[in-house]
Amino acid sequence: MQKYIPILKKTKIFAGVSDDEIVSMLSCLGARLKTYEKGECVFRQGEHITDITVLLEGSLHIQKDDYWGNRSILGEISAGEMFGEAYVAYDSGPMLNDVVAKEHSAVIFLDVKRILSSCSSACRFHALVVQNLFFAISEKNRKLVQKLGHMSKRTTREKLISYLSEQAKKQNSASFTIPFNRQQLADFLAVDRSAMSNELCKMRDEGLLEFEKNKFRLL
Amino acid sequence: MQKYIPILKKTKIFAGVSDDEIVSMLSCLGARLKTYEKGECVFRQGEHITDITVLLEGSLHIQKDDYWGNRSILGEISAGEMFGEAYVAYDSGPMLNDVVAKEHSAVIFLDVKRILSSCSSACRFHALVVQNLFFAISEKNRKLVQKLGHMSKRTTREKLISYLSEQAKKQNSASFTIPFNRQQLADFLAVDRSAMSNELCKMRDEGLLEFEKNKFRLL
DNA sequence: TCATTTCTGTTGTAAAAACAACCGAATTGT
DNA sequence: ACAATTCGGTTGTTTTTACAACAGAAATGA
Repeated sequence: MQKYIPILKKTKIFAGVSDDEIVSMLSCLGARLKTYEKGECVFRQGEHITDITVLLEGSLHIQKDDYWGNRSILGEISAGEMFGEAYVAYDSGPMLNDVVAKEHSAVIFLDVKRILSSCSSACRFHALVVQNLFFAISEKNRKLVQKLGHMSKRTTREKLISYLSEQAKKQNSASFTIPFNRQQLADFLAVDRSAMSNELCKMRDEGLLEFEKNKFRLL
Repeated sequence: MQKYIPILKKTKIFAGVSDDEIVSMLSCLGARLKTYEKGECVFRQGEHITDITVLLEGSLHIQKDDYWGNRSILGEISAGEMFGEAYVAYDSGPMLNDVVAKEHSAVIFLDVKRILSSCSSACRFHALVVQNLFFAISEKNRKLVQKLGHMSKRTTREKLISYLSEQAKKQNSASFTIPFNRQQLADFLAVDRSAMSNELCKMRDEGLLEFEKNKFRLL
């Protein structure tokens, strides 16, 4: 476990917690470490889970198979990222996805009930971890709501306007830089890249905005 | 405050907490009650918020104005619902929406830091409330991810397949009932109702599924 | 530096969705 | 029971998107 301390320190959940405190917390929380080889499942569709997990090494794919067997990759988890936090609630249904190791991977399991219950004075940082965890989920929640706001627009143009407006607000300026290239933006908004590129240029020609690479300016 | 105890008992955050305990917790948490008349803002775009709120009476609209001033209604909050929980994180940016009273409304504000910090022995239910809050956000998170999964599909048919597959899994049967009528399902998936109705019938004609009202069966 | 790859914009075509309008059946309320 | 409303399905038209293919510019790398 010791060798993973540096990566644990960088996770959102242990932000601001010292090496020693992390070690004592891990035992206090009854953390379990498990390794997986390529293709092995960390979580399976249908499972009820009670642990939050952090990926320490390797990478995982979140996969989903529909009723007729078509598989799609919903996302990728890289080292340092937390997952499973959305499934640990009492009344949460079972996992609807598989989580599969893409390569040799190491995962740490943390029982969410033990995190949320107060503990002996031995781990003074417990409260901080609870706050970290809460803020991490809260933050994720916020991002999801925003993305949903863009995606619920009907046309590519409306999606772009929604996304770019939000970026302008967030960066508090009509000029701003986005963290995506065209293909990534198209994937994020779930539209076709060329259609989106086309629409952006039309909007530019209509005088709605200017752009160069990933720098934009709303007019 | 006393008259709102029944509604507070029904909220997710105070689930399982007795009347007396709610009263003592509210003071322990420094809860503040505020009323709004129609049209008044509970939260304004740009604000940084530190409180989770619960609507006790009335109803609120979540509104958003884009860069060019077009307003859209993102959602409605009814009595008993919690909101703001996605914006309370340290590094969370400012609110990007307005929250406006649709009618005379009463709102209670709870400082999230005080909820997450442990307190004196006076409120024994504190740990339960933290867990409730955590599970509520976790649950919301899960629903958002699922909805995003459907909405990221390109065609109406794919969205339907994604949604219906999930329902079948969740209810563990190829036959199941959905909680929406056609218009609501269309709104949920952000597609046109008639186009969706059309697509459903095509899928039925192709032998993919059967349905009657909101009862479906996948084949 | 030169070859290769990635990125972005452009175009045309086929497919799909949005929209509007309408109808009959079911439901609701009085 | 009857009127009014809601609901679901259908059709045709217009708009928008997806898809495929291509080209020039920029970035990358050997």
